[in-house]
Amino acid sequence: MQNDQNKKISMKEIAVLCGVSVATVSRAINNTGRISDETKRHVLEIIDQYDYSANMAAKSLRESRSKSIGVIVPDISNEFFSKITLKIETFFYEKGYSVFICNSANDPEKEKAYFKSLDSKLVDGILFISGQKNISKDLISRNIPFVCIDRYPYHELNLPNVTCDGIMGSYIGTELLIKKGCKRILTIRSNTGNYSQHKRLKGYENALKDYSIPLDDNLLFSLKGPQSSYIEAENIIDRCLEKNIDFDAIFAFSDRAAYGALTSLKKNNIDIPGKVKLVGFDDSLYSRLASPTITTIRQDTDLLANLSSQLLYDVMTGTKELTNEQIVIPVTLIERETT
Amino acid sequence: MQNDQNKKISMKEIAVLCGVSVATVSRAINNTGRISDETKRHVLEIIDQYDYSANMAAKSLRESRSKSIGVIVPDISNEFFSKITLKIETFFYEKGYSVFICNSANDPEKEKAYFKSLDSKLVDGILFISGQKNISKDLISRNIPFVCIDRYPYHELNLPNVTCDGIMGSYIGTELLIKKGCKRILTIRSNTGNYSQHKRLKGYENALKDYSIPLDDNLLFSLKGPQSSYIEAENIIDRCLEKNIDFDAIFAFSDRAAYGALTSLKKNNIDIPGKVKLVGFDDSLYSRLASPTITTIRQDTDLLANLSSQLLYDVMTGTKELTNEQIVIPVTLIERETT
DNA sequence: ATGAAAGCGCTAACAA
DNA sequence: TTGTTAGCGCTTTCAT
Repeated sequence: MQNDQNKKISMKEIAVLCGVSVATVSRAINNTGRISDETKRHVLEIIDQYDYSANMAAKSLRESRSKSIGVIVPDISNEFFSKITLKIETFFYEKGYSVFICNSANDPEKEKAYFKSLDSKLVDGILFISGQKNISKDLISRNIPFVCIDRYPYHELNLPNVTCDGIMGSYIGTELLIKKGCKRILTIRSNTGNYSQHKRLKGYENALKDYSIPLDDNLLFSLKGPQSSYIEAENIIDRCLEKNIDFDAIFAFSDRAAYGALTSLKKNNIDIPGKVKLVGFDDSLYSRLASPTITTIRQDTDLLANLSSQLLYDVMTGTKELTNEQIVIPVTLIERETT
Repeated sequence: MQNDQNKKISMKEIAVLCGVSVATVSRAINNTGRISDETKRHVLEIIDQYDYSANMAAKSLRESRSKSIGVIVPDISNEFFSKITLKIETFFYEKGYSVFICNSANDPEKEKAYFKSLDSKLVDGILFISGQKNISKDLISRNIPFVCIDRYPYHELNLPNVTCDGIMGSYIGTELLIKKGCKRILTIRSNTGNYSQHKRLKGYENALKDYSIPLDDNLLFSLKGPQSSYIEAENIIDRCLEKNIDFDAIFAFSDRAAYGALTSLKKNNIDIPGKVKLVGFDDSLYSRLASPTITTIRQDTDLLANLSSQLLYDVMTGTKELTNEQIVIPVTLIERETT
């Protein structure tokens, strides 16, 4: 049954319809306390009949919680983030929460504005994938439960955090290349300077060291950022080939960059994996759809999203204390045609 | 400055701090009515100092609106939808609205549940990309402004709707193939039976008719759905080749299916575009990253999202009446290597 | 088991 | 220009 007014039917009206008080209706809905089975059944029947649903604004005002959370991501149109977002949404849907999607576009101002807005809307928690190195402390005004995903930007306070094992990822990628006989492994990393890119370089360095291969700074490249990352990566490899820089492998710390590198190699008729081997990072469409398909390091986005969601949920519901817990998820090597 | 309590500072407290009444504080914030410049300045200063932000639950309750909207999509991890979502988010962020992301997963029950939840949360509008052919009428209880995007599922009521020109898209794709000399054009469409897939078949038929090419039902294939669409498409073409079905082109009504078809053709060493030409639909990564790159029909997701957002916004703000307006956006042919 | 009533934080109508 | 106050729809304490 429908309510043709522009206004939802209220609890008070339901109460009148049932011949009971609003308190009783409330008790019937929320399974809270003393009410006879019969009254309850009757009330719920009427509620169903009139398609009543609570006014969450009123409920939130009263309870100081909103049954919704915020997810802040740098770029929702990026496969990596949209997959994480999907899992988060699914997790919280099942718990009865709605999720606000907040695209920061790597803009600190927008991040800040969103924190304020989410605060204002009384969200019960925030999942935060920051584009920034640091978050200013005053973002967190209320004590909103708060979990960082993938990046770990905040060093003043210790916040709970779930990441993929970037060091291990780049270690096993580098190790694979070394075991296949490569000695001069060129790297391409993003310019964002964020935590995960830093870790990826670390793993590369560790592997070289363990296998006694000297680190050559001339093989370390960074994307500058203004252009699309695969165009930039393509240009980098183009120039390396022009200058006859000696390398027998490329480890790009993102699949997009790997794809760009691959484009350059193909264009210059370099035999892959014969002459140059290639490894990417993420296991995104870029590595899967490329031809040849690109060997990559898979990050388990499902697990990442589920653990983060569960952690936040536990904190929100008081099941768990808010700690500075650091959860690190293992990564997997996916061997494909470029090695 | 920060508030260390778990509770936000309230307007009343701000009022006390300023030595004025809450009404005055409200007026200062909302630029509503009679207040002296000096008082206003002072109030805003204190507000800034204490980092006050309104309790939206209270505000929503009072004003019966929430400054937030809902976006219902079938699959946020799908590039097409995530690009649209990003643009919607950006549009509404600039207008001061937050957006709830609702992933229906093509599940009618979940769609319904989300409608109820959004209704409950007093969203000011809904953008709806349905997976369904029909929406049951009772989804819309309050008169929430409501715009359908891309699909047009609802035939009982006339709702405003923004779509890409699917008929034109498949027409120009088919026409291209015909002009390149193809006469036996195999099609692969999705099984979802949704409106856009239907239109795409229509455009194909129209083009054949205009060029006096007989329609052969044996060249019409549908994806069944359980498996990933590109695996299924690959299987379909595999079987066609086994059975020696005669065709000189494939028009897949999605890039994913086109990618699957391409995989089969390559595997079977069919010369592309020499022996068989291929066209996809969407201009997604699948067509751009494939090798050879796939000719496709580009849907302008930015325009789609912006027009829908603007339309919804105009209705929400009362700038525009809610009509059954049908906006159709032109599509573009992107020629690549498979033709 | 049920009802009456206070109050969550805000806006707006009315008074001063 | 500013203050007082009612009331938005709900939960919850306290009576009954």
